[in-house]
Amino acid sequence: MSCEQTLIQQLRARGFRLTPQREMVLSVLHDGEGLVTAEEGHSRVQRLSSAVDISTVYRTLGLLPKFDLVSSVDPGDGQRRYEFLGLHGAHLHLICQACGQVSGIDLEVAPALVEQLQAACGFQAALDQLSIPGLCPACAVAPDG
Amino acid sequence: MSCEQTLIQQLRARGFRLTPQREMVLSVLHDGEGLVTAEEGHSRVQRLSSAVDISTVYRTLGLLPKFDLVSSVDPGDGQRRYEFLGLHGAHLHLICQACGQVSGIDLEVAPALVEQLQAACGFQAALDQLSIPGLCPACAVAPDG
DNA sequence: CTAAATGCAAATATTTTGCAGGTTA
DNA sequence: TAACCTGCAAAATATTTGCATTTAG
Repeated sequence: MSCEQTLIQQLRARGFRLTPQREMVLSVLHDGEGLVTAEEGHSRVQRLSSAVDISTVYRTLGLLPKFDLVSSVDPGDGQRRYEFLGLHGAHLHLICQACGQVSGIDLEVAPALVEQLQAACGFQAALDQLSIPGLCPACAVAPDG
Repeated sequence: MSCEQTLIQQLRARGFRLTPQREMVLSVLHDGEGLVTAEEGHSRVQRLSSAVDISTVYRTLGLLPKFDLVSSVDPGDGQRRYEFLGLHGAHLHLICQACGQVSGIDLEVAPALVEQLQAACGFQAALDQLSIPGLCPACAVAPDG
């Protein structure tokens, strides 16, 4: 089933409607590479239909994660980012504090962490929404800049 | 050496000055329990001296983490939080997505994670600035509300 | 037809910045 | 005294909300 179909299904199942705007927002997330801010999503959507308002983009970006089609992360730079999930599934994000680059890696790096958190304090970690700050390989070598 | 002394030393070492405002900001972080937003810090500081401006609090909160006296984390709710480090040292934060509660736990839960990230992609994780989203024990039981 | 969604504009919230005057070393 | 810091006000940024109108089902 295409993600488009999934969207329609999920919307209907909960009494939401399929609008061109929602299709477009899903589409730009689908086609775009990786993490997208609301603003970026908005400008990409506007290439498809220039009248779409950014408030609609915000509303849609708030909606899509509920359908497991999109995930959202806050890299801690004051701009939440959204990402299409269909292709690779959930993963976690590594955020370089020096250059801002974000890379996604498989959740499999951290199964032990989840178990340990569960065991140690009963906390149920949602790794798919996790972003880990640090230094990417390039910046780790040259800490300044 | 008291954290006050450390602050003075760190400030002087880098050509910064010790001001009452900076002392007060450090003080409220020191006395407060756990994570504090800029706004919270500001209102606590104002109890000590009502004229202190929030922009000064922001400036100081941007400064203190550089001295390893304070750490900052962004729980992903659009409000960065700050925390005094002297007592317990660095740790990571578990953030409940249902009730918003934040608890800190020792970095020792995740040494394997750091190694794996380093090995897998050369990423140097800064766990002390990490916050992990998920569900706290209470909310994990009663997912709604 | 009706509930839901959109566009627009205005409101909110958070953090940053310019600058004149005050303060630390 | 000189560089640094503060308070104030205004700006910048990001996101949300009210409401009249439009639209999907």
